[in-house]
Amino acid sequence: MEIITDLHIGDAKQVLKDIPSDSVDLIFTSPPYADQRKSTYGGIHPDEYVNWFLPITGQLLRVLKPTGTFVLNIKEKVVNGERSTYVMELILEMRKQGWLWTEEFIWHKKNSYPGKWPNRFRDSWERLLQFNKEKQFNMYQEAVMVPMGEWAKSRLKKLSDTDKLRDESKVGSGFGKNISNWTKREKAYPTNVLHLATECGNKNHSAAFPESLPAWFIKLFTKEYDVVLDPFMGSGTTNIVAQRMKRNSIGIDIVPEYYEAVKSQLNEVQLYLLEPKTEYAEAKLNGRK
Amino acid sequence: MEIITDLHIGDAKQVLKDIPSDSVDLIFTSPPYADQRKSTYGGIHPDEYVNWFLPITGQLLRVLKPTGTFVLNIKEKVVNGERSTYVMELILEMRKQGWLWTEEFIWHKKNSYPGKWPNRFRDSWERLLQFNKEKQFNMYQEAVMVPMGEWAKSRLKKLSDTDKLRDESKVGSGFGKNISNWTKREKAYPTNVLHLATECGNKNHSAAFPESLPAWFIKLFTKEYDVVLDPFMGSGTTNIVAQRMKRNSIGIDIVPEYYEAVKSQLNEVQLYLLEPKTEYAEAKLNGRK
DNA sequence: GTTCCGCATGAATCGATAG
DNA sequence: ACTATCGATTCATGCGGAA
Repeated sequence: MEIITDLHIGDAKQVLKDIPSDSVDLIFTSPPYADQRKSTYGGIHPDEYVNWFLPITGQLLRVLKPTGTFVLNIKEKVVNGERSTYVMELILEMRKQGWLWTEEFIWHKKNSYPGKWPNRFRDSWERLLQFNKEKQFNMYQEAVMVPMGEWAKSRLKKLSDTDKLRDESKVGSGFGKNISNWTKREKAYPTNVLHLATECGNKNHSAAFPESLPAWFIKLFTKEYDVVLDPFMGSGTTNIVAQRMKRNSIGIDIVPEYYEAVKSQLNEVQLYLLEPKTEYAEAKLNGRK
Repeated sequence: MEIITDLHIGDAKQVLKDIPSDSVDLIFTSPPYADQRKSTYGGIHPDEYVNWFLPITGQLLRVLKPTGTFVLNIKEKVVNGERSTYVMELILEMRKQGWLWTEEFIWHKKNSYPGKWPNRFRDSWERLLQFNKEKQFNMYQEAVMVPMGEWAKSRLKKLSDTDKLRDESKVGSGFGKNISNWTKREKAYPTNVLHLATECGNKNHSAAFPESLPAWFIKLFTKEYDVVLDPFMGSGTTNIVAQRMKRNSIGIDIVPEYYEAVKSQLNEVQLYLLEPKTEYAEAKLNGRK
């Protein structure tokens, strides 16, 4: 089956109107922060931010499948020595719009931007707000499990009688599930704190977030051939990662240069995929070592 | 000079009225969370939480020095599959009251409560909201730079292996590149993310937060002989740490048993301080190894 | 005196059951 | 319908006893 990556140039609010209702499995985006990126987006004043964003979230609510998820990467900036409140106001307004605010993940940026101020430390975290349409949504937790802590090694060496008993009782009618339970014990479910480094020495275009960030949420909230949407595509990280992971995706950006840049990157990948020697393509798909 | 630790039994809203205006350098507290700790505090319904807390923050605003800081440890609970919004509403209301919302620190709890749910991962972070009266406030950044290497070192060292493993696994299946190096991190300036584990060991009285949490903020926002206030004393961690660090402190709690327990602990420490052999006292002061 | 291993214990959350 | 209670689930940590 072919993966379609559908890119659009234009204002998100307008372009979204052409997307059918209940058609998207995951929306992952990092919108222009208030008063940031003046050169590219014209800058939105913090006071106007909520009013500017709400019509877009209204459209996003429409295009998302009932089982889908909206992950919003955002952080309030400091204005006049104080943290702005527009993110909190946005959450409250989106709930009135019909969104459920399911969870707030924290992205802990290990190598945050350097600097020193007299009354403030470096800001090394961002919000990843999870919104849903319904209480029941698709979540593939197994896809993002992580190795357990050190202590697990000793435990696995010699598994106690209680563990054996527990596993057997769990199995019940199942057969051969013992082994899966065993191997599962080596991995644990993650928490709502993500611990990733920002990609610094990257290519020409600097992405707002590292590829592992959308990759994590794509794994968690979609399966292959699902549809991923990023209404503020930027350098296209979400779409490029989605394509590599065999997810269809839609990208929207108002800046034509971004469109071209992303498109060329996508073509590049697709070319590799068509090559008979797929060694490099495989590497790309699986992540470079 | 003698350190005074002034403990009160009673409702915070009432007791605070007896404290003079502009007299406290740091307020560090962890109020009972909504619908939590019913047995001891009766539990406050999420819908009533803001109205319950606002009169208290009003008093806190009065007693705090213009150069002082209020650090509030709080986290919203899940209600009906959604995160509650009372913390956000509280911030908005406190700003109307006159508070400046200067910063939000994240406390990353390594050992969060276990459990598995179909729609949610374990919650492993809490908010540490920093409020101020004025834009200019006292902040002793150097004080936390030294201890950062001290107390965080042992813990981070211990955790590093696991974290490395986890990060690599994330990266391997994802597309990230940069693996953090912890040696650099030890020398780095602190950020607004704190990386501590909860103390779950049985030490007669279980505290809501580890001692290193108030210790960090006491170092950051006060100097010796300053006044620290905790209007929800609980097991008295804030006051005990304050006394060890040679800060005067005020503690308020409505539960008489807590008053007695904290008082006995304080005497204990003072005894050790008076002993000629100060080895144990020193260990206490510097935090156990 | 080290090191290792077993064990209890958390500011949790969901779904089912009961009034 | 709406609220209160209960059992099941799960994992990092530090303490104490043992090798």
